[in-house]
Amino acid sequence: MARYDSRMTDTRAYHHGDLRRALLAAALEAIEEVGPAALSLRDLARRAGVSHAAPAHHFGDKAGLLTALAAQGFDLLAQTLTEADDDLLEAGVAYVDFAVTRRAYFDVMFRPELYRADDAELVAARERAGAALRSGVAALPAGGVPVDTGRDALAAWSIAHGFATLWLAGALPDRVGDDPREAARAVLSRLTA
Amino acid sequence: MARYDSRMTDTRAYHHGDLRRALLAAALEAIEEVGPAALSLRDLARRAGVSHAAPAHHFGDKAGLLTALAAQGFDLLAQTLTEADDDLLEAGVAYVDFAVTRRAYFDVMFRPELYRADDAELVAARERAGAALRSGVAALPAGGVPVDTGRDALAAWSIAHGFATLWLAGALPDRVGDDPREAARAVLSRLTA
DNA sequence: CTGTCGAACTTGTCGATGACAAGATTGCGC
DNA sequence: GCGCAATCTTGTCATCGACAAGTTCGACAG
Repeated sequence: MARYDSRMTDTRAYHHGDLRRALLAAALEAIEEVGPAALSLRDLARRAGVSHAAPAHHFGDKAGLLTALAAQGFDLLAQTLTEADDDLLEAGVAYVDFAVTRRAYFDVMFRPELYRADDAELVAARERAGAALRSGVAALPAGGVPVDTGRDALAAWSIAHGFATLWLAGALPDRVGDDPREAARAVLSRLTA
Repeated sequence: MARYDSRMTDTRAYHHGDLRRALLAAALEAIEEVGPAALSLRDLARRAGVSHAAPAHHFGDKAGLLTALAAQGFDLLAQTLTEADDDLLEAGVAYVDFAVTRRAYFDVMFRPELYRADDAELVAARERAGAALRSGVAALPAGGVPVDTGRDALAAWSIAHGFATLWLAGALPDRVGDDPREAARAVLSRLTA
């Protein structure tokens, strides 16, 4: 599908270059600045130095571009979760860290009204992330308490997701500090204790 | 500040009526349909039967309208939480229920990039909701475990907020069913157990 | 080497939107 | 009744997403 050249973020060579990549990179920047809803395809085109209609050729419409971003995001999240897989607490911390450090992806991924949630590539990527999540919970230490894996997975996902979104929304009180990993560890450990 | 007439959602009497109220009601409808980001002031004006520039007179701009909605939402949430205050689990269930049944409010409240988060009325309302939240946690059953109120409050808030947002995003697996209260109770009880 | 074909990109346009300016209407206080 | 200020309207502009039609360029066949 996509044609990957050797060099990544080449800014020249747009006429016959990797515009698709450049647009996605520009979209990440723009989303960090104004959020996914206020994203403007024409602004991306300007950032990439192409005409205002060029983005439509690669993504169809704005939803198409955000669909590609969301799919990429779910893949990155799956990868992140897999790396910290054997420790549920660390997987939760990694989840929060992903949300904060790759905010643009995260902001799009859980806003399905902005993209095509039934896109095949996206569904596959989301499923990979879900599998990574579940396998993290399955590898629980499992003390004396009987483990209800389904419920525990939802609880773990909920608390990590909730902390991440509250952090991103700036809704948390100042005293949580400015290190999301540390703050997340303190809160998430309430569940695993 | 606001002039509250006796009748509430009067649809006639726009020229000199309660346009402000009618616009907020229309906004709630529109947000349920298309989300807060795709909200159009001109659409609200059409729904209320007034000219396209009328909304600006009451709210300044779109952010002004959403600020008013968010403030109202935090007040409603504070009220909801206060009612179920002595039981942490039920407060969590009420939080999720609020998010689902008053989705339009909830969708705006935690998206501060859409409104003016430093608005005085809004800050006050948000503080009331925060106080209600904290007092719910302070009234914990407090079994043998030593209670860290701050951490526990964040954990409780996170898990309820996370479950609510995942539910609204349609990200949860089908097997959680279609009753948010029941599903929330099952998951949240993982924390209080 | 050359011609053709299709992908990549451009130019032009339309309807909708948010914001602003300026004017009209209405009811309230004096 | 009379003026004033809040409320609402009309008009306009820049910007945006989407679409249509045209242009450029490279790959590939012969």
